[in-house]
Amino acid sequence: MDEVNASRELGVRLVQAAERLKADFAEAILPFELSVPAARALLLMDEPVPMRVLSDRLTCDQSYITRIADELEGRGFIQRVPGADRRVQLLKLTRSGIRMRESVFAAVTANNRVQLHLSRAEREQLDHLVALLLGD
Amino acid sequence: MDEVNASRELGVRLVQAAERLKADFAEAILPFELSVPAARALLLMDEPVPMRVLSDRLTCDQSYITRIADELEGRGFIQRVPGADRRVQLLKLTRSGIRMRESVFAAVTANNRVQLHLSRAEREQLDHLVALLLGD
DNA sequence: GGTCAACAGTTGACAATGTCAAGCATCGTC
DNA sequence: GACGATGCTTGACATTGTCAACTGTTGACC
Repeated sequence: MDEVNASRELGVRLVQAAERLKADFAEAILPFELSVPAARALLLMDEPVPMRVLSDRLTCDQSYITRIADELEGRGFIQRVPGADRRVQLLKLTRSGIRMRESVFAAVTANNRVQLHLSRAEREQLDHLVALLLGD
Repeated sequence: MDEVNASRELGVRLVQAAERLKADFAEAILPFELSVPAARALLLMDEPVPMRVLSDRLTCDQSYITRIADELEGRGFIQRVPGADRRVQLLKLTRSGIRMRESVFAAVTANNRVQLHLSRAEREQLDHLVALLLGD
């Protein structure tokens, strides 16, 4: 019964830690004036990616990817390139998009709580526990 | 360099796990037709609480507590009771609020990923790691 | 070859969860 | 008694999404 409460509180703190990570991310990308989801999407674009794939990777609605793409295209960081299947649009980084992606990457990794606060062994523990929580 | 990436991905998975917890919570309280923050606030009201204290405990703006209180009062689960300091409003559970709080408590603890997926030892590990992430 | 279900992307409307600034009443202090 | 600090409220707004409906394209089956 007390165990029940301790588990719930642990859950609360876990969520707080996650929110701290998100806040760190948001703070790190502040200078670039990108929305958080746009920055996340940018980091996933190592090569031209179909929008559908992005919505899978970010686990969000396809329509949301449309809006992120609008933002990034409006800023000149990506182009929409029609795919072989002409229903598909690939999002491809422009040259300035590549630079922006590198800047974002540098900023968010320089600021990474997980790396700054945890040893390698602790990260491995955490990775294991998170996998358990996510149900494998 | 690869370590940098592994840390970032671990952070992403940690956030995913937290979002899973939040989704579990939201699902558990679905039958009660309470908003998530209202349900969280309810769980904190073991005794009459000044609104200010709630905004500290939920780490959110005071004005947001006003809205949560409006919701809970509108549903008949709490009353606003003026405190000794007459600037302060205490939120006090009504009888039906007490019952609702118990229902919510039962629903969210029955559904707790942390307890269901982790052994006691693993929960202690996780607690330690989360404390490190939160910077003590 | 024509039909039709399924799929990708877009758009508009909306929901949830907040924050911020301004204002009001009250309090404690000088 | 005046005044700055505190607690609550209200209105406006931001962020991060979801859902339903639509368009255009594809692949598969008759």
